[in-house]
Amino acid sequence: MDYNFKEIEKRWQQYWIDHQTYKVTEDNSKPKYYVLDMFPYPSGAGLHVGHPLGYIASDIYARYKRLQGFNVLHPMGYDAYGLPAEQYAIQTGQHPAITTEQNIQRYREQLDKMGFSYDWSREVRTCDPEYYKWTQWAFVRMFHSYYCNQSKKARPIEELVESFTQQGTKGLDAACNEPLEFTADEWSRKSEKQKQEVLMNYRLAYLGDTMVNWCAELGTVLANDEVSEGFSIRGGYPVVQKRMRQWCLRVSAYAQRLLDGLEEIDWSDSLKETQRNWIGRSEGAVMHFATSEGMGFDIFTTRADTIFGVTFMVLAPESDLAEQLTTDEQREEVQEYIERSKMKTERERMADKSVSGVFTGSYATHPFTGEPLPIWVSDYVLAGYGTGAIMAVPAHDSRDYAFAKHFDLSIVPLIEGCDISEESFDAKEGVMMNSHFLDGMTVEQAIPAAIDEVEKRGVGYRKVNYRLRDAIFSRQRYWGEPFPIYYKEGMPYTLPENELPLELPEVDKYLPTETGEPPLGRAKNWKTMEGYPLEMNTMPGFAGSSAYYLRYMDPRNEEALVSKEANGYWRDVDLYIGGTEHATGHLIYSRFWNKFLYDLGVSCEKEPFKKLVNQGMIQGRSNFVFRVQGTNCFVSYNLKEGYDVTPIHVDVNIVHNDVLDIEAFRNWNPEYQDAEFILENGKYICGWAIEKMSKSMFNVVNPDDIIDRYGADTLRLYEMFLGPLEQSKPWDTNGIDGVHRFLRKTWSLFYKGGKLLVSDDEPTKEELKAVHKLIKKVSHDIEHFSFNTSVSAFMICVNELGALKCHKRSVLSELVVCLAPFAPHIAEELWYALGNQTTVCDARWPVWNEEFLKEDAFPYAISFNGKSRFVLEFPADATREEIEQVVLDHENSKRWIGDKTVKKVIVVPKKIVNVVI
RNA sequence: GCUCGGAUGGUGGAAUGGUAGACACGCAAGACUUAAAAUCUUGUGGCCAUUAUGGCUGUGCGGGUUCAAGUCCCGCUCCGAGUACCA
Repeated sequence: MDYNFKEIEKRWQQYWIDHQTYKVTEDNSKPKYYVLDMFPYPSGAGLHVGHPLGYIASDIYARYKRLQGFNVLHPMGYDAYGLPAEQYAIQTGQHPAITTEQNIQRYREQLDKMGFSYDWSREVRTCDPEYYKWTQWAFVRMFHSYYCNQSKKARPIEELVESFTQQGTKGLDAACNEPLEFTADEWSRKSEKQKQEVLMNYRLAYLGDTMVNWCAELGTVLANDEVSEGFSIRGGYPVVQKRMRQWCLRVSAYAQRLLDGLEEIDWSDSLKETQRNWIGRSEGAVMHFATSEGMGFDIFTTRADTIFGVTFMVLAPESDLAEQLTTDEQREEVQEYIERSKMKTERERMADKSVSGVFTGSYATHPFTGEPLPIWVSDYVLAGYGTGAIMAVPAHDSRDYAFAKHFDLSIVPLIEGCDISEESFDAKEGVMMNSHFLDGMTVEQAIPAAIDEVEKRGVGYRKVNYRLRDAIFSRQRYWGEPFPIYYKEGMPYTLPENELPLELPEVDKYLPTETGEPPLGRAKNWKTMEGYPLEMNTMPGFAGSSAYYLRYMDPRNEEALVSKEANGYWRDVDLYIGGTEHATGHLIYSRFWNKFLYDLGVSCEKEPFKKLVNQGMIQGRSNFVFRVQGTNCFVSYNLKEGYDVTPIHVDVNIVHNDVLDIEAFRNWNPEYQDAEFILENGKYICGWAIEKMSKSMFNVVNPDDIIDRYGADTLRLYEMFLGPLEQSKPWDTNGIDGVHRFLRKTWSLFYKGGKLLVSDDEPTKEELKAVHKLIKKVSHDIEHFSFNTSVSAFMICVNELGALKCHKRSVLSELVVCLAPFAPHIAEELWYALGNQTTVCDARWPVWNEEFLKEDAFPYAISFNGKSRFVLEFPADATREEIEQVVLDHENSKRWIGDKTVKKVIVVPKKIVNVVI
């Protein structure tokens, strides 16, 4: 009986389904462990060989933990709402639910073939009403919450109403869009609508006028993390800034907690750093600058120490201040400039590094010297950060410097000895000058001293600013969660919780309506709330993925997102595996979402993902053929010098080890039917390059094909063997034979010619050593996610046992259990062959015994002055003195020592004897 | 510009400061075979030797610490990823 992976894998996959092997329930007698993959968006293209990398790693870890006796939660589901299905629907009229369902089927088929140990009874789909009921529920709760800065947590909005009724805004410290002030009396006199407007200023889910990323091609707004360099991440369409009224989540209220939380989680430094940058905490001061009309405005600065170097002020074109402060003489020019910058896309604005701006005609007063400072408008100041206005210190800020040089504004240096003839001096170091009371201080001392003075004079205050902005939460799209919101007199109200879920209605087309409303405006017979209209926007992609890890704990609960019991048992994700692309999107939003639910008492942990591992990307390895210019003749890679050739991408599936399958190539494309070839050694060798894995490069490798050819166990092992998990690496099918060969060798330890070889003889010392070396190495490697070296360890062990002709049950049992997380199908089969009646999943992870690993004699490298010369063997228990003596008496040593004197002999335990001469 | 990674044979990659190149691919030679494939055995960083348990050299570049450096420290070069008018 040969290693028939096809039959084995099919049979055990069926066994696992029939016996519900991987179903888990809460079990207080066992410690829990939660291993989670970032759930996939089921795209129409199916999985390629790069997708399962993280899933394989997490499956190995989950199986390992299970063998160690943990109760392991290892679920899977689908992030099923998304743009591609909707774009496809617009083109074809096909309902996105149908394409999504088909894609999910396809994904499931592919995933099942890989032998993952998911508990599919816990599957969730974000587009399932039973699931999104809880997405809507959380939104409703956010709507009815505000953030109290004193208690640093979300509180019910009713408490705020109560406080307004009692004392107005007195003593209020809450996160808001703009600070408001009114008395209890004024509050009570407000109309219902006015009260709602005030509350909107504080809600955690609020309707706000903000600058949004508008993507005309997609017909919707996008969050910051959905835009890269002025283009939408999905589709790559241009994005422009636009002021619109949109649903927002007050993520910014949680900025400090999101920052602090990073300290207590086990994520990579680079990912934490990315999040820190995204949150962008900066300490500084807000300062008030009065204008000539007796008005004024605030600016934010981190460099309060440079206050005496301010020579002008700059406003963002989008800022309301720009129009307010413009004098009549300048109005036309300023208006024109503002219009012009509005027209620019984000992309153009970034690409255009040239200096532009226009003078408003008005002046601000320097808060210390009283000097007039001209106020300019320029697009290098952003409306969205700080207050949308800056004090310009050209000597010590490169952007202000460029602006000052361009418009010939004065530049005052403030640091002794700095050279500002060519560029500004931006470093926060040196000794202050030209700065009155700050003169002689270092920058480090001057910053707090300046702020102290600012506060003393009442012209400003200390302020911590965050770059993190509120998440824009509406999409003018069809395929997403509807908002459980209706409008009464123009103000939004939530649907009662017992009416959830508000299901997504059918529409005749997936395009906006003729009047420009989102596609939901087309819904006929959609339920209404007492005749009031419903919100027509839908929620963004990250809505459904923000709390899915909680839902897996208790996926069929109809009363709550997750029960107290289930949440109390599973608590948080112990290991989360996924790509870095979610660093500033999903991983921020779900941390925020969890913290909100923590404030509500729904989630019992402050951080959702205790440990996070980012698997690297698997790139494609493209193959090329070289067509001789103007002919249908192709020249082999090493002969192409001397020909004028055009490299052409060729499907990697008709190339094996860079050798082209010529027949397959002829059939691949009618164009090549009569192609001729210039061969080397009778073969056509292709060129290659590392590129992104994509259809257009013909380098997509489908896991189904690999499984068909080698089996899932080989694919699993090979993906791990490819290199370190966290590193990006190209897929290269060359080499997979080695891993497959290893499995066949393992098989041959059990069977020869269809006969089972297993015996019950006592294992020898060598055999025990071989297998215990493996147990130790693999245990250690799995803990450190070093799966590639584990695979090597298996190969060494099997080679050793093969050489020893070891077919002993006790030794092979331990080998099989170690192999089970990596190659579960063959492990099951061999476990059964060993006479076990249960599945290998019920086995226990073996523990190595150091006794078996001890050496009788140990080789020491003998080196002179650090250069190794030869090797001597000593008994394992040899003392340092004995070793020294033998070394000094040894003939070879005399050769090296000669007539020189020995200064020192250093015996490094178990490794080296170094003789210093 | 800033932040974080990385640089080791023909290739992917191993090395708690302690015999660099594990393991695998590829390549070469041999065995089996009418032949090929598959399989097995041996060799494989480079240079020089080969009458052998031989010599020299070697982890991007330049310094340093150490008995000992791929590994630690300082200064560069190059590559990759992320991020950016963030005041």
